[in-house]
This record gives sequence, C-alpha cells and structure tokens, in this order.
Amino acid sequence: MRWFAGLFDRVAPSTSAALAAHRRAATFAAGADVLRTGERPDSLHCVRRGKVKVWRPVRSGSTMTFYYMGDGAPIGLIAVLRDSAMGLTVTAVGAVDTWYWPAALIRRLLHEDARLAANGMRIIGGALGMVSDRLEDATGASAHQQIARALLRLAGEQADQRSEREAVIDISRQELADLTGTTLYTASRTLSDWGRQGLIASRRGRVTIKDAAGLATVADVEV
Amino acid sequence: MRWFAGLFDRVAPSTSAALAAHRRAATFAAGADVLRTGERPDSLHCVRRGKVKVWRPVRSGSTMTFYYMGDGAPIGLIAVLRDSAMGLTVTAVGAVDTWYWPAALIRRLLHEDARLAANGMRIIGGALGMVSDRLEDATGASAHQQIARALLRLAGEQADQRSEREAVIDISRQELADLTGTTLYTASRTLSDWGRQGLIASRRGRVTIKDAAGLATVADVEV
DNA sequence: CGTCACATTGAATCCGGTCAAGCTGCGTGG
DNA sequence: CCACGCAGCTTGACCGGATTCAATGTGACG
Repeated sequence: MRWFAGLFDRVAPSTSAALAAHRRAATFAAGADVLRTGERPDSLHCVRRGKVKVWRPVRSGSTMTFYYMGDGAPIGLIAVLRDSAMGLTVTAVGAVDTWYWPAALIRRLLHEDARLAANGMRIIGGALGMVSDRLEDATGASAHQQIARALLRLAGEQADQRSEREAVIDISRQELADLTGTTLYTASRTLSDWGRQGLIASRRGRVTIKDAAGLATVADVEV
Repeated sequence: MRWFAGLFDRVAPSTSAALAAHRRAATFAAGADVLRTGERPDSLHCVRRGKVKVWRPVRSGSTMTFYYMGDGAPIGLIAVLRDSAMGLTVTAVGAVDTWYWPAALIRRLLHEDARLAANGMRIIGGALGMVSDRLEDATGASAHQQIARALLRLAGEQADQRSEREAVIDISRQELADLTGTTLYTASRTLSDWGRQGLIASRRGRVTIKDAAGLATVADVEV
C-alpha cells in the first residue's frame, strides 16, 4: 500500500457510518489548487481518482515539489488535525475527484476512534519519513542520484509497470527538476545521457525506464 | 514555546494522574544513545534536563543531523505512537535526564485523552514543518544562507540570549556542518568571514552572534 | 503550417567539496 | 609546572559538478 493510503481502513462501524452520512464529492480541474499555503482547511479531501502534487513556492521564485500522491491520499490531513494553516500547496495534476468531509467531523472522529487516530499517525509518520529521506538525499547525493531515485520512486508509486524492468512515467524535465531541486538543464542532460546508455527512453513529457536495475546502480553507487 | 515541548500540557486530570503514577527517571551520559535507528521503543522518554541530537548516518559514512531538542522534548514520539521502529537516532549531547513511561501506556492515554492526541499531532506536525523547511533550504539556499539560518534558529531555540542582538551558541564547526549538510571547511571559512565582518565572534566549540539583524540579511538575501 | 511549450546542447562561470599543511587552545601526565 | 599530544580550527590550492545563459531544435495541437 502507498504510504498515504488507508486513512479509513478498519475503522469502527460507527465511524464508517458517520463518514458515509457526511461524505460529499468534489472535482478539481487540472492545475486547480485543492488547498493553498496559508489556508486553514475547513474540510478534509481524499483523492478518489487522479493525482495531486504537493509543493511550495520557494524564495528564489521557482517551485519545490515535495511529493505526488494518488488515489486514497488525504489532503491537508495535518492541517485539519491540528486545526492550523497549510504549510504546503496541493494542486491537481490532471482532473481529480475527491470525497470530502467537514474538518470538525474528522477531528471529532479522531478522538472517538483509536483506529482512525492510528491510521492518521501512520500517514503523517510516512510523510515525515519521506521528507527526511529527501532531505538526506538533497545534502549528500549528486543530481544524477537524486534524479534516478526520483524516477524509481515514481515508478514504484504509480505502478504503471509494463514488466519488472520497464515502467512508464509521465513527467516533464521541468517537473523532474522541481522534484529533485535541480534545474531543467541538468535534468535534460542527465536523461539524454541515460538514453544513450539505454537505461531509459523518453519522449516529451514522458520517461520510460528500460533498465530499472541499471538505474538503481546509478542511484546507489554513482558510476 | 519550542515546537517540541508541551506534550502533556492541559491534559485531563485522569491522564495526569496516570502519568504521575507510572513515571520513572533515567539518565544518559554525554554521547549515549537514547534510541537508535531500527529500534522499536518500549517507552517514551521526555527530556527533563539537557539536550539531545536527532540524526541519522548517511550512505557516505558521515552523519546528517536533523535537529536538536531540549527540555520537554519527547523522544521517539512517532515510533511510540505508530508502534514502529525508529527512523532516526537520538543521542544525548552532554548529560541528559529524562522521565519515561511505558509506550503501551502512552498509546492507551492517547486514545482516551483528546487533548493529549492534539498535543502529539502538534509536535509531529512541527517536526514535519521543520524538516520541510530544511529540505527547502537544502535545495535552494547557498551554504552561507543555510549556516546563517541554522545559527539564528539555534539562537532562538536555546534562548541563551544576552540581549536582543547577541546570543551564545555552543556548537563546533563540525556539528554546524552536519546540521547544514556542508563540510567542516566551508563552515570554518564562512564563520571566519563573518568574524571579520563583525557579525559573529567565535571560540573553539562556540559561536556568539554579535549582529543578529546582519546575519538575518545574509540568511535571506545573500550579500 | 504556424506557433508555442518543451527539450537539447555548448560555453562560461562559480560555488563548494576535497586534500594538504599547519596552527591553537586545552587537558594530561611526567 | 611545563611539555606533549590531540582535537578542533584555519587557510591555500585545486578541481569538478551543477547552474546559468544563449541559441537552436522538435513535437503537439489548433
């Protein structure tokens, strides 16, 4: 299971009932913000279908993407639980459908249902782990390594895999750069190299991993 | 209040009573590990006196420090709440006294006391925010900026302040480098420069901020 | 078939890591 | 009490990866 999924797994029947009773649906167009930095969310959205990008504008003017989330992802869980403002912005990548519930309801249920609280903890802990990993990368790994790891992670997450070795990832050079904290140019150069080496193939807005094992070697050891 | 403090603030009387009844004391010598990466903690320690370093060994063999915590800091809160293994290692810096409670007790109280759960959420959210800030820094800011920000943050946290502008921080060049993901050499050079400019003064194992405003300008804009 | 967003590639530059050499303050043991 | 040793710190020289800028190429879509 993805680290962000399963918030409502195995909750108490009364919780399920309350959730079912108050559930509402929403749809976001591609590029629309579900929640923006500084906003205090009054409801908790969960992704039903689609993909969202969690990011933050940085001082330099560019953007830094923290991670992508897909089906089952709770949006702004931390802000809802803490009843505080969003630290990050969540944007729909492609069309996104969500279910959503009033924040107050979620906070109440959290106190009533230990299982729900535990699920919430697991997810927040997962986010912390993911960001910690990224921080470690950012301060120790080369740009090549970071890009390789990002690709492998994306491949694992969206599991659009053709086979064991091959995976298709829809991402532009710029997005990949934002995700790894490097530049469009470095990302482009790196992918070109790997293309020549046969590790990947790529089109505009898409990367296909041809040799996951080879890429993993690059990610770990650096050639 | 520090972001990590106040786990037991304003909890229910019954919670307080349970905590008082089961509280035990421990002491860790300088350099001793309170919890190691991979361990599953069976108790929750809270720092009573002293300072701990939260860090992780990185592939390259060196260490990456995430943050320091002082009085009131819960150690391994996430691991205890999730009943999972530690992702990070927590080491005593100088002698550290703690109170501690069985992990199972804490997990039980969390489900009974909404206030405790909310405090826990606030602290975990704080950790996530702090690491996110660091990640943003690491991928956008120069080494100078990162070091300046680390110093200002430390100054704010340990609040050993002499005056509005002046603060004393006990930290070696190497520690500062680990904290910012740079090297001893860069840290040393940077501090030397700032010493010449009058922004700071420094001795072996200690940095004194002389001009916090000046340092803040470096942190934000880079000269 | 024109246009725009995305992508490539070369050249110049620079920040920061790495290595080497040496200094300094502090505690310890003779 | 002083010399020694060591850990922490400083500084110079060098090198390389990554950013930046500029110019050009190319695929997608109306």
